[in-house]
Amino acid sequence: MGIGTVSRVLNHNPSVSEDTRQRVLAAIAELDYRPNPIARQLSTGRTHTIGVILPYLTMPSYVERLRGVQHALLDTEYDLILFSAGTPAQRDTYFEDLSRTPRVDGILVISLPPTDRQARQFAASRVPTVLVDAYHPDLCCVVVDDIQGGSMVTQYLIDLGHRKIAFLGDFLETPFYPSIRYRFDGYRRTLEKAGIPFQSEYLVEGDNDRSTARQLARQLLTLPDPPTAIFAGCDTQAIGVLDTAREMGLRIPTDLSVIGYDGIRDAEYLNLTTVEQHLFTSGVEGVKLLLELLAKTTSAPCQKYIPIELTMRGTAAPPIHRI
Amino acid sequence: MGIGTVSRVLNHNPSVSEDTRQRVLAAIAELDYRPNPIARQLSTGRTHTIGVILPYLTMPSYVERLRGVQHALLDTEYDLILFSAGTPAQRDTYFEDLSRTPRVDGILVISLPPTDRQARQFAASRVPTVLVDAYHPDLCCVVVDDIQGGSMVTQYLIDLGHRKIAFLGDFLETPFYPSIRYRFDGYRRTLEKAGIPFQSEYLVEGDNDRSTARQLARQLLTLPDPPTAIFAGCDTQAIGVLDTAREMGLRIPTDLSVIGYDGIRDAEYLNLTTVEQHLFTSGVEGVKLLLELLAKTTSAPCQKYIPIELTMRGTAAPPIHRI
DNA sequence: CAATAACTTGGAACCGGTTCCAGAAGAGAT
DNA sequence: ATCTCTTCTGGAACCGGTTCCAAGTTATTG
Repeated sequence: MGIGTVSRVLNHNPSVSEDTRQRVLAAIAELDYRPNPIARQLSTGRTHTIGVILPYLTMPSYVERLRGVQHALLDTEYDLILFSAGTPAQRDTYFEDLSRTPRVDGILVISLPPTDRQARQFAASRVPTVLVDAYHPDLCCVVVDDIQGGSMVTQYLIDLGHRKIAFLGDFLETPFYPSIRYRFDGYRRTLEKAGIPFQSEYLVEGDNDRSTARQLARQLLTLPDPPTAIFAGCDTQAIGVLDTAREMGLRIPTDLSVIGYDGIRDAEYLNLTTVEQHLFTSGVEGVKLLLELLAKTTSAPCQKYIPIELTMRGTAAPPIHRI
Repeated sequence: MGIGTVSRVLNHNPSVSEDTRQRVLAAIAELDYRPNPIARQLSTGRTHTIGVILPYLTMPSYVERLRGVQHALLDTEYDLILFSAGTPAQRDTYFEDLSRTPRVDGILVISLPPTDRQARQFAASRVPTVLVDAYHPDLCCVVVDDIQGGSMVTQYLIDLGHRKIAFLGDFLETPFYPSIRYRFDGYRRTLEKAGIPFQSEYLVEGDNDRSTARQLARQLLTLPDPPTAIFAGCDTQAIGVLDTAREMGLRIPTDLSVIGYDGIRDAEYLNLTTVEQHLFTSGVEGVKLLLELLAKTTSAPCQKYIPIELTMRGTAAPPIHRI
């Protein structure tokens, strides 16, 4: 039995007679032989692996997206290598390495917007790439209309009768998390369209975690003229706002309306009104798109918009008018 | 410049003159050359990768452990391949494949207890393996004393004055999640040591999710003689119990004490009294142990116990005596 | 029955690195 | 000047698969 024949049997190549096929299989069983996947990878140039680059798993939204990716990959032939970018330097290294090297067959970037130079490199690369929760015109992306999201929330609060609506979010100018800028834009435009002037003391910015959000919320709620509603840039921050409200003895939603953004699992438990952006689905769709790119070899950039919706729960209500 | 010389430069082999080293580096920069990691893997037999096999990321505890693994791996040379076992069949395939094949340099198994046969295979394998949240005498494990955990909770409730203490957990006899059995054993023994007979209607078993837990809790709380305290096998289930209590209008902890197990992040937010088992740390320690195994080539099985502690928060209090 | 086609099979060449060995060049000793 | 010892360098052999080509078999056809 020649090496070629064995290889053909392993790869279900039809040009092997049934007789030899059986003999080869018998020998394989006898020797308890396992092909070396690394050697196969080198030889074929395919790794059967997709690389997922995402921030260190601090935020529930990353986890939820990853879960979607994982789910969509379950019944494909692809394995998943997780590159978690703890620092910007690490992120850049991964971007560079994976796009230039046949380590993975495809790349999925989650919540990490590339620079123009990096995007160009991805586009020029032999390795197909899809961005999830990040946008670049040169690449395939799975995104959400954050301006619309910001609008929806704001309009809803206005319709409820709110006039003093604050925005609490990540730093607007970080390149690391650009969505927040769009959400803010939607907020501001909608406000102004309704004839409500934007007040800069109703904008507070800070890191994307619950304890920072708690402090920022306190800052808002101790203003001389505090807001009656707070739009938080993400659910984690909204939860921080709820913490502070509870500490200060404010009743939700009577004394304060709070709306989040994301639709993480806790939002449901906490009965938080939020913008559901289908995090899990975004992961699934990212994988689908990537699999398409892997199938055909075309790679025209394309954008897939996931629809969002305002999920009305119990943390937003009309404001009470103080005497 | 011969191929060997280039390889030596790339691997910082000292026997290259500074002069040629510079010339090689210049050429590398000029050609924008990247070594192919797959070829290197094949040639050296090392993949610089560790495989993590864990259940599909449904439970927060898996995520928290994974986060620990990720963290501990951040500043090592190792990458992480994630094998999520959606089904038992898939789990077995991964166990089989990864231990027989030079795909990864080391294996970390999270919350998936191997059978004796599988453990034997891991032990015989050339690939070092560490179990996290799973025990087998033949392998290195990172575990927690669940009997003690079950005891702690039960004793605490008894000390608070409870006599009617129910246990709500996953199916005791599933091989998939054996810890629950130990927690139950701790519960039962402590109960009996205190002279409180175990009552079978105070034991309810069901799948490890919140909605199942809700139903099971309802079953307990609608008994003719309902318990005054419920010990839930994990925090997710405890949260389900809280749901039902709220639905039924029971005040926590006045009307019902609830204690969970795990120490997931939500537990803190919900002010849930629980057994903190340091999930994140378990991931970190698992990696540490694995790195040790990778360094020396010894592989005597060893157990590392992570200490647990009862974190007393707001969901457990003395029972009220009904009239 | 010879010629041709179709089907099988064996193995060299290749994927792109690392490693080891042999030999070249330079330094030091006699 | 010759010999020996280091230090450095080039490249064959190898890791373990796949693929392609050439050759051997068997079947088909005129």
